[in-house]
Amino acid sequence: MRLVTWNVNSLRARMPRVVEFLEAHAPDVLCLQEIKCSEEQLPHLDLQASGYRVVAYPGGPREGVAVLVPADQEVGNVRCGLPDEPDPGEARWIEVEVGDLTVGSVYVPNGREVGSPTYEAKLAFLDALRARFAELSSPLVVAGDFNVAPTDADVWDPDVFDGATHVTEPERERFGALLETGLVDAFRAVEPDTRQFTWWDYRGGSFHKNEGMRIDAVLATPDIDVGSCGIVRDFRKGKKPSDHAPLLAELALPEGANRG
DNA sequence: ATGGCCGACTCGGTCGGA
Repeated sequence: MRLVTWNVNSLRARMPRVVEFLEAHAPDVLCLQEIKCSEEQLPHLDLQASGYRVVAYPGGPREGVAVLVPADQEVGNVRCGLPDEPDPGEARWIEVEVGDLTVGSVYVPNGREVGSPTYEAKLAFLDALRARFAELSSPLVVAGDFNVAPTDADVWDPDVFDGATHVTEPERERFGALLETGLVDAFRAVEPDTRQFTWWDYRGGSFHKNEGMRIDAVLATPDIDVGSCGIVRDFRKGKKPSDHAPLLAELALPEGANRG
């Protein structure tokens, strides 16, 4: 199956690119973050016209997560929000069952400034995320914007980010703790040595200079075979792109899972 | 020269993003 995660930085602003993506890549599951819209603003009809249904946890003007599946795909056991997350009003986690696969779409807080209350909340959110992983059964995929560059190989210049959020040891320890629950960072599993990014700042021609970070990820339980996992850079180009590129994984579920 | 871009909210200028 083809599973994609994409921080779209406003679903309303990004709909033309989302529709283009659905037509070009026909994902079986598309996890979205930063949809930035209310329940009433969800573009159900436009997505339906592209053959997809959206299951969303809409939030305030800055968050919101969703999962898109083909319109004929059943979706079960939708759950929004993490037990014990620090700011339950922020829409940063949705989990659904697609066949026998459990899928989570996550938008980890940015953290803003090291040592700030929002930074502490980011760490607490990552702790709550790990706790939820331990409760979910495999096969499981959690995909989204983790707002952590796991190692120095995931930033274009470690010196630029020295002491900044996304690269601090407490953040990296917590990302590592997510993997210690048994999940595999799909991109790193198939691309152990490359330096590639999923996010580039809009400013200063960062994308053109390839000054980015790898902060989006697909994490999968080890019973799932990762055939490939790659960054769809074309969708960071062109008209009104998000500042994140989609991350696309081809996954083979274990025997008996998600038949049909 | 220490910002450059973008979107939401709202209709001018902040705030947040990473």
